Amino acid sequence: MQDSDISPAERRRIRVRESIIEAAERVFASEGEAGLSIRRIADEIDYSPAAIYKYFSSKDDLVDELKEAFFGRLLDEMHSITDQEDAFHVRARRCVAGYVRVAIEKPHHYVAAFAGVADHHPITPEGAETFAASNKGRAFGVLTGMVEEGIACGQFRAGLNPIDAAKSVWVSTHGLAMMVCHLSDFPAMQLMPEGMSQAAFIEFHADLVIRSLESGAGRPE
Amino acid sequence: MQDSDISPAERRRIRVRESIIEAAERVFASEGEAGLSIRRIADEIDYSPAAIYKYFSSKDDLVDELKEAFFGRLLDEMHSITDQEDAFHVRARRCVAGYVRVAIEKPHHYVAAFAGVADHHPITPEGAETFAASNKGRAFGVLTGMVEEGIACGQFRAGLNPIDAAKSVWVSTHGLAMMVCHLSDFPAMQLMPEGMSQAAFIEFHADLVIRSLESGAGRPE
DNA sequence: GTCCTGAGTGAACAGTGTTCACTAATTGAA
DNA sequence: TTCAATTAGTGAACACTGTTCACTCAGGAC
Repeated sequence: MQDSDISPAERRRIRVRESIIEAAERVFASEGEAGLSIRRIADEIDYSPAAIYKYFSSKDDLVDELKEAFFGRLLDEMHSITDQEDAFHVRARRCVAGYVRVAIEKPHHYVAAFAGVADHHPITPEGAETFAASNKGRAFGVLTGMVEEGIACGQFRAGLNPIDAAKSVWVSTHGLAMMVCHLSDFPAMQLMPEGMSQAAFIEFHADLVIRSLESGAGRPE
Repeated sequence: MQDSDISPAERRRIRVRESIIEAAERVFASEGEAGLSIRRIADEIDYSPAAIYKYFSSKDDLVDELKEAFFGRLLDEMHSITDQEDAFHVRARRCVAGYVRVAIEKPHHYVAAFAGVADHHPITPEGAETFAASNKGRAFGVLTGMVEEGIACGQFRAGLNPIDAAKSVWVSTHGLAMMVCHLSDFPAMQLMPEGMSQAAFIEFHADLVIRSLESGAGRPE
């Protein structure tokens, strides 16, 4: 094993680095970015605040790593669904519902990943590559693939542009994930007696999202 | 006029209060919550930071007022659409597209309104009333009304629960608004050469959202 | 054994929201 | 007009934030 390739010093460094992200993850998951401070992490791992900066160039840098790891887990979940051998219309709905379910397991991660407003600088080609190489981008890629399959197998209306259709699916899914993370901002969600349970609503919404792409006739069910 | 009802002191107080929210709005709109500090506002209006607290109990309090005013403008826009006498399927689509358009005019306001993660305390009845009385809640009410009309006039599938259907529409619309505010986080949006323009995509998505509720046959066009 | 790299630190800087004792001015009453 | 009371506005502080920097000291290389 290549564990013996690296020196004890390096091994130690890796261990400390991991203890940092572990502590950060713990705090971030339960209290979000607001509760996460460099000094708090330092306390948690019994180091000085300045020590963190030997491992991460900034707090944003650290938090970005937490987010990327989260989207990695989300991507895994997506793959575990698309790898199944169910009928397409089942898999498609599960993709949407699964995405939402993973997102709301770590609401702080998910919401934080979409917290700021982007500067409107023109988008560069390497920016596109960076996106495609990120777990967020890969998750979008899974969705795109799904839509392409749907068009190819005739489940979805022909003539749909896969990219735009996938964007629409992603956007609708994202909206639901965001909403349930905010629950109490939208008491309508829980309060209306006529409303269904959260889990049922997720299925309901996933169905509507996929349904909007389906060709009018011939949908199994 | 009742302007003479109030004393000069009160009039002065109102003027100062408005100069605060005006300065805050200016900074917030262009730089978001990150660029908005109490000291910055104080500088803009040539007062001391402590003075702000004679008018607002906290920064959150001030920002909440900015957000509520924004949702007021959004609500107006929604009403100006629903008041039109176009065919239902046109109005419905315009509702979704209009919501998104207003949201991305003030991206910082919109994103900030959905930035945090809600504590999962059980939702109280008065919480529901507060929501219903807020401009955010009223905007949701417009959407609900729209869906009810769609079901009543047979444009939407019968058997749909208006509340859940409206939630689904809102969620899909919200997702798009959020996405376009984040643009550069999603280069896929602008980069894919096959993708349509942002304005076209908004229409496209609005169509899909409404389409998902429509009864299979009989949709005009 | 010496030298050197670099992990870890304490103290500081510039910034944040917020509070509080205080001044000064405006107001309503005598 | 004078006096008392209210209150708008302030400067300084507190407790926090991310970040930097000169510094110490332990571990590994020769």
